Formats: sequence, structure tokens, C-alpha cells
Amino acid sequence: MAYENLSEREKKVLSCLISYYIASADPVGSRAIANKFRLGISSATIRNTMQDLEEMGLVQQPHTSAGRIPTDAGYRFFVDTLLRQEQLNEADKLAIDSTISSMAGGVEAILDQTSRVLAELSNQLGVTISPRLDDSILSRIELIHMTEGKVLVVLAFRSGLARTILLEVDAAIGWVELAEMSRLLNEKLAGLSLGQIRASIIERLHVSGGNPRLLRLFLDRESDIWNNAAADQLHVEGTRNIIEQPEFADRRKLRELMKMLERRTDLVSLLRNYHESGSGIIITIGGENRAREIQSCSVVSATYTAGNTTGTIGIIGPTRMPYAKLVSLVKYAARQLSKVLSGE
Amino acid sequence: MAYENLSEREKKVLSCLISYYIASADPVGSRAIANKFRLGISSATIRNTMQDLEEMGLVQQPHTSAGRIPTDAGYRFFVDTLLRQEQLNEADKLAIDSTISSMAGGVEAILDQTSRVLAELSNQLGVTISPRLDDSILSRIELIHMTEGKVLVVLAFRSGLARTILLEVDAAIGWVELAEMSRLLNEKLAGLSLGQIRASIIERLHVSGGNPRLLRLFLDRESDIWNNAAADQLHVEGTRNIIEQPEFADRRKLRELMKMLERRTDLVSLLRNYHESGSGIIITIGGENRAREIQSCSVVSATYTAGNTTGTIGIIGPTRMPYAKLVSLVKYAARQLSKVLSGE
DNA sequence: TTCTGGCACTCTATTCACTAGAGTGACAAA
DNA sequence: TTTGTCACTCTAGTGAATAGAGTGCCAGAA
Repeated sequence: MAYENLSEREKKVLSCLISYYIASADPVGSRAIANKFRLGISSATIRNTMQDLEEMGLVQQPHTSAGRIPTDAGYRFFVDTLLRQEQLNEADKLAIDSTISSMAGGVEAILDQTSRVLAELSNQLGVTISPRLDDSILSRIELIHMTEGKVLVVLAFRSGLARTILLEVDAAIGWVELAEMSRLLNEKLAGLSLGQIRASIIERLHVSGGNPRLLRLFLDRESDIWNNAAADQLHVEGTRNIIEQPEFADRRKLRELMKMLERRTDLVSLLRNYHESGSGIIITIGGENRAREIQSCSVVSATYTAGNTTGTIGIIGPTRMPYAKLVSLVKYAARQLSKVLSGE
Repeated sequence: MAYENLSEREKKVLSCLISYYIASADPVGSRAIANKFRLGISSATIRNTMQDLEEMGLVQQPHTSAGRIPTDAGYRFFVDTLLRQEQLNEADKLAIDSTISSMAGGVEAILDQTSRVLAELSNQLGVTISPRLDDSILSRIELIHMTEGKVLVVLAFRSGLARTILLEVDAAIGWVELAEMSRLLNEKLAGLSLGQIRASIIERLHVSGGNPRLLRLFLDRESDIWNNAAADQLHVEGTRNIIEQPEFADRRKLRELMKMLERRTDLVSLLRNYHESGSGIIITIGGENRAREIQSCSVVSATYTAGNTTGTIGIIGPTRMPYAKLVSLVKYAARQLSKVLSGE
């Protein structure tokens, strides 16, 4: 639909209505707007305007004698054309900075902390997804003998990520063979992305030497080594914030959402998909979400870079969320993450 | 209090009452017991018995004309003397077995999956804590050069656990120095527990050679390396199960609990504490819990062994929980974990 | 002495009617 | 075009009435 022909007044009223509703969570009446905002027009005029907005599908009434609440389309219009950039306050910046200050401790720890700080500052759900390892370039692969029959495979990536996979091997494999295998793997695989490795592992290691039993463990492209390594890590925090929201007073709704959050892989691909084309902040409102369970929620998400790969972070909450603030939060956090993880 | 003098009948009635209440979540009346269980006594007799049980503090009435519900003391007595061992059904065994089948993928992945399967099978919260690393014996320490200025420290423990810590070092440190340092660290530290290392790191590395700048990073006993490595990993799953429970219909209660769950370190030490003296299954009922926020919950927990160290797993839910089933679940899961992780 | 049936009593949860209040839509006047 | 006004609608809350569950106790049976 085209909403370009909205009058100044209609825009103002919609904007006030949404701001007010975001704070109060109650349907907003014409009187409330007339009193709280000095628009210089009477409640009757606002009433008429609201009627127009309703006809355009930007607001709706829960019942005849109630105030109005924004529809998904209303939020969409608000976000697209009425939202003005908001500077993040210093306290919030500081909180994020101190969380994402250095890579010490590893990438996963930072992401875990970041999801927590996002939840804290937004009062919503904070979500972070680890960088996509498929695009990540392997810088070293190391085999460490742990105990009889157990070998630790360490994959170190340029982006600073690391994954360890425990391998159960034939007890007979010794020190020297491991070192030899390690040398071989590095020679053949270092410098490639994990995706490339998975796609061509058979060809690349085909004619090589080394212990054949050990080799076989690495050869299967569906092997645990390559699969587990590529698995995305998801961090979700702030469940307690969401419980408080009046839109989740209904336990069934809350349950639906929680169920969705526990379906990790689905959630990961959902968020990733939003950023397949292009980067920047993406706001997905209510019914725009692909997954039924979160169609009463909005998602504010962004990608960050870690070397030559990217990850996703975001905030999830009811459609009635303070978009301006959340956008600046997510944007700032993504930028800081990129800075630290890309060592820029 | 001493409850040994309970008559056979009183025990039976209490047992029936609790079983019934666990299933229904509603106060249980004398008629309900008389009808559902063939005890061969009338509801009036049961009424009298229940009055006695109430005087002893084992059951209570929410209000004058309601049925009875068990008190914490009631559950305690039930669990201590009336609970009979229950065999876990084959389907549940299978579900656990297939989760905890091999160490492939690493210990943390298993623990994550285990918390999930515990939640699933119990319809409560499933909790797992990684093995205590302080007691774990370091089998190898490896330094891997990632990119300029970044070194990955890999700690491999006998128990099959591994931790990686990213170190930011002076860019000038090279290949050879790393290898030398690596050799040094293994020589001095391998075979010691992480706790020992932390306690005596200064003495052990004092007069050693190697690059002094690099060395300094390892010397501080409060260094990120030793601290992060020792940090316990906590996995909590099944929030959605808890939401459904009628005892959490009150949002504030639910919120309190969620808050507690997000205070990870507190939760970890709470659970660990229960198992400080002795192992086996420990059931902690309602007010027996140290943390106020979970005093309307019970915890069924057990320790598992991983090499020469131990970790904790458990189930958390409202005091009205099917203790018999949960005990067998936790017991079985702990045993299987120990089997796989101790390679026994 | 112990158990049981019966009965009066208590308390809760539900229903229904009623009311106050918020908000609208529409109209006539400014 | 805007505004004040008023009749109308719908909800949320209140209070009374009621049904139902469950108890405590007593008198009689076993």
C-alpha cells in the first residue's frame, strides 16, 4: 500500500499514538493524545484523524469503545518514515563497550555476554549468533593426543574463532602419526574456508599419505568434525524481561514463544535469512516474520563482521517495542563487535 | 521432628494424597482418595486420618473447606520413607542413551544435549554443570598461532574436556618462541590439576626461560587463562515446561525463578554445595533450598564423574513433582554420563 | 474402641445484573 | 475545517446469589 499521501497531521497523530502506546501498552484515546502532546488541535479533530488512519489500516480498535492501537502496517510506516535516529546514551554505550572490550576469553564468551547486555539494556530478548564458520578461513588445524584413543582436533580460524572436536580413534595411533597427520592437514587445508573444505575434502586428501585409519575420520564430508565445527552457536538471554510484558500475560502465547526459542536451528536460520541480501539494521515486524510463533513479535537485527565472515545479533520483543532505542542499541553493539572481532 | 510413629494407615493416606496431588495439582479431599484408591476405609475415616496428618504438619489446607495439599515436611517424609524405586521405562532409557552415546563432539555438547533430554523427559527444568576443572588434570597445553598478535591457548584435560582461551600478545612473538614456550609449559604443568596450577603457578614457572613477555601472561594466578578455564559451564533447558505449571500462573513467581536461573554462578554454587559431602541422588525440597527464589521448587540432583573430577546434573521444578520418576531419570542419566566421560 | 454415615457448616468459584468510565461517532455551530 | 457536545457502546469492576466441594463432629454400628 502507498501511504505517501498522509497529511502532516496524520503523521503526527500516528507518531504520538505509537509513542504513547509503546509506553503505556493500553489502547490510546483521542483525549489522551490531545492532553499529553501539545498538537494544538482538539480531541475531536484527533478523533477524525484517527478514523482516517484506521481506514488506511494503520491503527485499529480492539473494540468499539476503546482507543486505538497500531497495526503491523502502522508500525511499519512509523519505522520506515517517522522514526528519527536516536543517539544511544553514554551509560548504555559504556555498558556495551565494557562487555565487548577485547577478545580475551574468546569469541563465544563475548557473544554470550553481548546477548546478556542487549537483553539488559533493552528489556527484551537479546540474541547473538556466532560468525558463520562456513565462510571462515582455517588458519591452523592441530591434533592433540589426550588419552588413549582420544584425540582433540582444534580448528583455529583467521577470525579468531576456535572450535574443538573430540575424536575417538583407534587406540593404536601414536604420537608420530598424529604429528604427521597434523602436518598433512595443515598443508592441504590451511587457508581454505570451512565451506570449501567440506565441499572438496575427498579430492584434497585423496592421494595423501598418513595413517589410513586416521585419515578416514577426516574424509567423510558429513563427518562430525566438519559438521560440528560448522554448527552455529546461538545465545538467547532475557527471558525474564519478556515474561513481564503484558502481551505475554496469556501463558499459551508465552509458551509458543519459548518453544520457538528452544528450536535453535530454526531461530538461527530465521535470523540469518533476514540478512541474506545486504547488511545494516533490519526490522521485521509482527506478521512479517516467517515463523508463526513469533508473529506477535518484532525483531531488530544486524550483522557484524569477524574477519571475512559475518554473524548476526538482534533483539526480539513484542511488536510494541521502543524501535528507536533498540535500533541504536543493536547498531552500536554490532559496530563494536565488528571492531573487536575484525581487529579493525 | 520424628514421624516414625505414623501408623500404616497414615502412611498409606499420605502416600495416596501425594500421588494424587502430583497428578492433579488440586487440593485432595477425603472422598477423592476413598474413590480413587481402594483402601477399604470410608471417606470419614480418611478425614480423621488427614486431620492427624495435618496436626503433624505433613499436610495443610489452603482454606477451611478445601482438600489437603502436602507441606514440604510431607514431601520430605514421602521421599525419605515412602518412595519406592521406580524402573525407568525403556523409551526414556533409549532417549538418554542416544544422547549420551559417545564423546564425539565434546563434553559441552553432550551436557547441553543432556540438559535438553532431562527437560524433555521430566517436563521440568533440566540442568547440567560441566565437570569441576579445578580438580581436573591437565594432559596437554598447546599454543597455536592464529594471526598477528593472537595466540590460542588450548588446555586439554585427562577427563576429555578441553578449553580454549584466546590470548592477545605482543605482535613480535614468533613461531619458535611459541613452540619453546609450549614445550616449557607442558614440561612444568602437565600432570597437575588446574587447581594446583593456579595455586603454584608463580613458583613453578619462576626460574624458567622462554620469552619473558609471553611468560608474564601465564604467571598471574588471576590471569584470564586460568580463570576462564576454570569457569563452570551451566546448561539450563526446559523453561517452556515450567511456564505451563499451575504453580507459576503468578507471573511474579515465574519471574523470580527466571531471575535466579540467569544468575548462573549462584545457581552453580547452589547445586554444587548440595553434593559437597558424599554423592548419590540428593533431593532438596522447597524451603530446604538456600536460595529464596527457588523455595517453592524442589531439586533432584546427582553428580557424575569425568575422570578424576565430578560434575552435577539435576532437575528443577515445583515441589509438586513426580519424585520417583525424576530420581530414576537423574540417576540413570548420571550413570550414563559417568560411563561415557570416565570411559569406564 | 474403632469405624462409618449423616448432617450442618464453611469457604470458594462462578454467574448474573448493574454501574462507572472511557471512548467513540456524528452533528450542528463556530 | 475545526470544535464542543451528546447519545451510544463496550469493558472492567463490584456485589449479591448460588452451587459445590469439603470439612468437622456426632451418634450409632461393628
